[in-house]
Amino acid sequence: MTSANLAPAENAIDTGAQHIRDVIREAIVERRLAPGTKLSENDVGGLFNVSRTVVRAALQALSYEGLVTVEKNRGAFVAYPSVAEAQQIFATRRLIEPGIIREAARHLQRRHIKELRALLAEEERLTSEHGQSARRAEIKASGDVHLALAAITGNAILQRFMDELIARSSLVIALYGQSVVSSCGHAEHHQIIDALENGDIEDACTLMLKHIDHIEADLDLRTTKRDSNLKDALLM
Amino acid sequence: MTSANLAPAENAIDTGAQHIRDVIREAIVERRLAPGTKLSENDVGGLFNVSRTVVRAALQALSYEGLVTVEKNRGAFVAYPSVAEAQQIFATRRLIEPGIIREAARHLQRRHIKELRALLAEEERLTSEHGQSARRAEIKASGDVHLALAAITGNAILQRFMDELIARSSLVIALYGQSVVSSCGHAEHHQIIDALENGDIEDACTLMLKHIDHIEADLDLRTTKRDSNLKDALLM
DNA sequence: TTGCCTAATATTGTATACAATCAATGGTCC
DNA sequence: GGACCATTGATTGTATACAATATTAGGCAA
Repeated sequence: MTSANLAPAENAIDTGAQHIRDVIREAIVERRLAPGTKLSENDVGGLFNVSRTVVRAALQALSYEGLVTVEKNRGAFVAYPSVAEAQQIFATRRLIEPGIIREAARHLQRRHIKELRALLAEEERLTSEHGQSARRAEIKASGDVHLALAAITGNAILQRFMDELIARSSLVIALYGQSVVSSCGHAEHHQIIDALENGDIEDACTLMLKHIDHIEADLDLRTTKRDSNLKDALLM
Repeated sequence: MTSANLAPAENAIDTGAQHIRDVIREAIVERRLAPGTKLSENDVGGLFNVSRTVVRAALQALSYEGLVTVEKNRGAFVAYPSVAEAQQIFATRRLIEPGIIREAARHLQRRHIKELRALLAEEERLTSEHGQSARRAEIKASGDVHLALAAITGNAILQRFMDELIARSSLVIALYGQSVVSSCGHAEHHQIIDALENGDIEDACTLMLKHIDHIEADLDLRTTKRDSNLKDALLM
């Protein structure tokens, strides 16, 4: 929302399913819906006043991006990433994100730097605030920086890949994160953007790799959290 | 099919839709279904003896991996990638595939080399054969080499990304390819595997980048091809 | 009480029916 | 004759109904 919408003609299956998909997606990414929570077709349909047909389409879409797990004859659940999956997500980010920085650097313009600075400022503002909703917004803003970099490349496919990786990262952090990563991540975001602005592209890549390492290092791969209430999470 | 199946619990939406999705996917990747071909829900359902409900699920899945375009109230069509999309596909491959080689090198075992050699041999065999079906199999085998490298990494997310990129590349080649790329691509595949086996990982990466460049250079971004017959393409 | 088996309940998988939208054909007016 | 408009036809979007499967509750026996 905050960054420019560069996507060229999003493949909008249909209006109703798209909306439901977006709402549930946001709820998962902002960690209002805990991993493992069951997403009953009836319940979701009731909340949005649509039939199961539409809900199924939304859930299928979410399953494709790895945010929801669909078990045959059992239903859909908010994905519950395994430790192995978590490691694969961050391995893939380490593989892709330096490339995104290099590609973004090639397309970088003044306005992009301004947008990134605005995102960092917003992130900073949320860090100083208290309360759960501010914390959630901060989580999202933290991911938005990475997505904004992908958007600068102008490559819609890369953007979609990053969209998925950031969303799934958020899920992993919800499960295994011990401290709020954002506080340390925020300073690192600053360094990365600084390096990018100064043209020190390889420095920016190195910083990005370290940043991803730090996020992963903050995970505690033992604890598990309880599942949440469906209605409260979606309708807030 | 030919390479080891390392995917951990594929998110199988449902059996019926999965099958239809696979058949149509293969038809698109092997270029039996030309870009732009309309995929009517009634027609497809009739061919598979299932209701539109199941077909819709399959088409939606295909639309998520970019092989099918769904237009609101108009229906589904085999994707017709624009020049810009084609460039983005290859830009993304250049970004990801060197990383896959490095990651694959870390997991490389004797049996992997044997599997890759077997794929190259199969590719070679098909090159010597004539006829349209051999040509199609060759196209698929050509992509399988890249997919096998992704499989060696053991990273399911990377595999899925590559799956999508290879499938869409095939679509682009169907539209814009002028010569059969495989003949030149085959030798390059050999060089890449040789370098990998000798431990010259950075050489392998360089060769891979050149290989992707060559594939893209073989495209003629002016010509367009005619659409194909749905029934013949799916039931052969 | 515990374990297992059976039946009832609920949820998903699929098909069909109806509503909404778009494409095409035919007619009329200029 | 050509362009514009309306009506018809076909196709998709959505809801509902039915079938298949899984979960749960209850009862019986050890």
